[in-house]
Parts: sequence; structure tokens; C-alpha cells
Amino acid sequence: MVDQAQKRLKEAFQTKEKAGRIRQQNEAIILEAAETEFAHHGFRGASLNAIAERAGLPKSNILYYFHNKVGLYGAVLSDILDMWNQSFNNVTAKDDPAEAISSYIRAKIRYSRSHPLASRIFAIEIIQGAPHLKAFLAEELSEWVGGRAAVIQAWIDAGKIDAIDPVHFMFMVWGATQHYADFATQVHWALGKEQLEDTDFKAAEETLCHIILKGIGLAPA
Amino acid sequence: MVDQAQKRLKEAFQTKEKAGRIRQQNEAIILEAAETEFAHHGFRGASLNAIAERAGLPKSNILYYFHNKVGLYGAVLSDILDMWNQSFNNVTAKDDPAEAISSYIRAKIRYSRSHPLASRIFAIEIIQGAPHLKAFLAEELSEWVGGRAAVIQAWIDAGKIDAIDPVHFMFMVWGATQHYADFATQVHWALGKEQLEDTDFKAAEETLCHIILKGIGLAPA
DNA sequence: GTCTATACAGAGATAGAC
DNA sequence: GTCTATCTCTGTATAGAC
Repeated sequence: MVDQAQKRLKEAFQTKEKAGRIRQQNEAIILEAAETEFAHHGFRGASLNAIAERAGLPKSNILYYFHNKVGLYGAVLSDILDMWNQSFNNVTAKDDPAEAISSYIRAKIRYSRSHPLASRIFAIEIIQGAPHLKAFLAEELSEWVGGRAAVIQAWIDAGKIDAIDPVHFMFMVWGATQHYADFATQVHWALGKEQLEDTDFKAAEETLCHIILKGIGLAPA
Repeated sequence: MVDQAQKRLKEAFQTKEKAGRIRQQNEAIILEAAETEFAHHGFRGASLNAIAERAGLPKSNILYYFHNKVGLYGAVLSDILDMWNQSFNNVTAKDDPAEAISSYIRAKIRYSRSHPLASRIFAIEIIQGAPHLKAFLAEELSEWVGGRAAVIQAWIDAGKIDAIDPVHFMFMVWGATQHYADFATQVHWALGKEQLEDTDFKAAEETLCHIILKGIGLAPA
């Protein structure tokens, strides 16, 4: 998905391609600080003051690079979609469903571990009604879901998996995996530890793969 | 869960029990307006001005009733936990797992339909690290999860369901159901409709129950 | 009990010195 | 290109008239 949406976001928000080394470096520092603040307080709740302080740069530097607060937020979102483009796969009806689904689950869990902040910014944006993303993402997402659903339907028609509702199946996989990034606080409380370890993520992957694959009539891959 | 936490939240934030009719009425109006604003912008992002305007009451009225912004937010959270107490069940090892799990799934889906705002406020709070709930909820949640996990483990030991990880199983059910409230925007895009209908929620329930029950070795209930 | 007026801190954004 | 100083608006909260 998202390929076109990401491009449009970039065009709308990203700063010039050619940039000095100092500028490039500063922008990276600012984006990282902004990511943290937006993840903790949402778009409105985050302040440029706090971002500037976290980045160790003057506030007007941020405004010079990104024009205004919406521009900065857009750049952060653009970065996030960038990463998703890389990690989201193009499964076809010819692929083995057990293989494709389990590798998707594992990728999403790994992603929620490596980029928890990105995932949370995205989650907050969606929960709040996606006021800044709607224009860029609504259509593309619909198309993407449609395309993925068609593949799942083809597997059903070929008798490879149970006749479940493809779209709700995707919601389920999405929701179950996303949980580990977005609701990490709750997961930490429940497991009684500050930081999840390799074994926890392994257990998560195994549990999800077992239930989801078996649940649609497949053997573990 | 949450029984004690909710009581403590109430003690900390709720206003006097005895209250005039006007006050009670106004408080209800304010809480409803606050719920909407907090759900759309988070704690920091929501403003008392916007809440007052939405409620059609002067801002100082809000501050008189709830003391300050944190007090108002606490009252909203307290209301939410109130509702959860009612809808969250006490399953024991003696219960039939297929029956218990599927009725839990159905209850959560129904809840996310009837109280989407409450669910979203809670979600944003957790995603942002639960700064206002941590003190009230962390221990109770851990105990609650431990108790529920013990029941699931008992079912495993009795050979009634597959040997999955109980805690991660619960995360999965939680995440998959929660999704319909929190990420409603995304669901609407994907399904291409502004409002979900009875049939959509029915399809969600059926899909989740099918996959989850079958996935742990149970026949549909 | 209720609301108007206002204090004061912090927000985003700009002008202009360097 | 970069940063200091500042403008203006909105934020929460309070004082005090009614």
C-alpha cells in the first residue's frame, strides 16, 4: 500500500532534496526528538518547545527547516510510511498461505519491536480520526486492503484455507500484532517486567502463528 | 479487574456524592463533552475551552465542579472503569472454555460498538505510557491477568484446549477485539463505509470466534 | 452556587541581528 | 544559514461580583 500516499506526503511536507550536511544532520536529530514527543502526547499535545529542548537546538531552527508544526508532523509521518513500504510484502495467490501469513505475522511483531514509536504515532493518529492522514491515505488503504483480501479469497476458493471473512481476518492479524507496539505499557504490566526479552517476542510469534494458522485450517509453517 | 483501582480513582477524583440536581445534570453534560474532546486530542491536546464550548457551559463552571484539568480527566477515566467492571466477567476453570471465550469476544465487540469513545481514551492513555493511570491500575491489571491466565492454564492442563501461552493468548483476544473501537477509522476506510452495520459486527464476531476457538483446538460454540 | 473578568504561563510563529 | 528577541494568541487557573 501506501506507495503513492507516501510520495504525496513527501511532496507536501518534505524539505528540499539537496541539503547541506549540517542541515541534514540537524533534521535527523529534530525528527527523532519529534517522534518521541508526538508518540507521548499526540499532535496537539506535543510542543515545539519540548521538541527543541530534546533535540538540543533552538526552536526557530525547527521552524526554519520544517516551516511549521504541521510540516514537522508530516515529515515524521512520511518517514514512518517510508519504513512500512519496505517491510510490507506483495503476497500473491500463488504463494503458500501458511508461509505467507506466518512470515507476515513475524515481520509485524519484529517491526513493533524495532519501531515502537513510529507505530504509536500512527496509532494515535488513527484513533483520533486521522485528521492529518485522511487525505493522503484513505483511498490507498482501501485499495490495498481490497488487493490483499482478493488473495485471501483466492486461497479460500482453492480450498486451501477455511471460508472466513478476508477483511475481518486481516483486521484480526493487524490488531493482534499491532498490540505489542501500541499497548506495550499494558503488556509490560501484565508480564511484570519493564522490558520484553527475546523469549517474550518469540512466545508472542509462536502463540499468534499457532492460533491463526490452525484457526483457518492450516498446519504451522 | 480494576475493582479496587476504580474505587481509588473515584476517591481521588470524583466529586461529592450528594449533589444538587442542577449540578448532577451539568456534570453529566460536561463529562460527555470531555469524553469527546479527550478521545479526539488526548489529555494534553484537549482544551477546557473546547470542552466548555461543546458543553454549552462557562469554563469556570467546569473548574468549579472538577477542580482542575487532571480532576476532570480522572473523572472521565473513572466513569470508563465503572463500565468495564460491569462487562468483565469472572470465568472459572469449571466453565466451558468455548462458551466462556466466545461470549467474552462477543461482549468486547459489542462494547467497542456501544462505547467507542471510552475505549479510545483508554487506548490513547495506554499508548502514551499511561501517565495518569499507572498508579491506579498497574498492580491490579497484573493480578487480573494472572488470575485469568491461571484459568486458561487449567483448561490446558485438563486437555481441553491446546497448549498455547495463556498471557499471549489474552493479548491476542484483547488486541483483535479492541481494534474495532480504537481503529474504527481504518476499518471504515477498508470497508468503504462511514458507519458499520449490524452485519459488519456480526461478521467480525463470527470471524474472530471461528479462528480463535478453532485455533486453540475447540469447536465453535 | 454561578459566571465575568483577568492573571500569568506557554503555545506557535516572525523579525531581524549576526 | 542560524539564533535571539519578541509578538500574539490560547492555555489553565483564580478572584471576586452577583
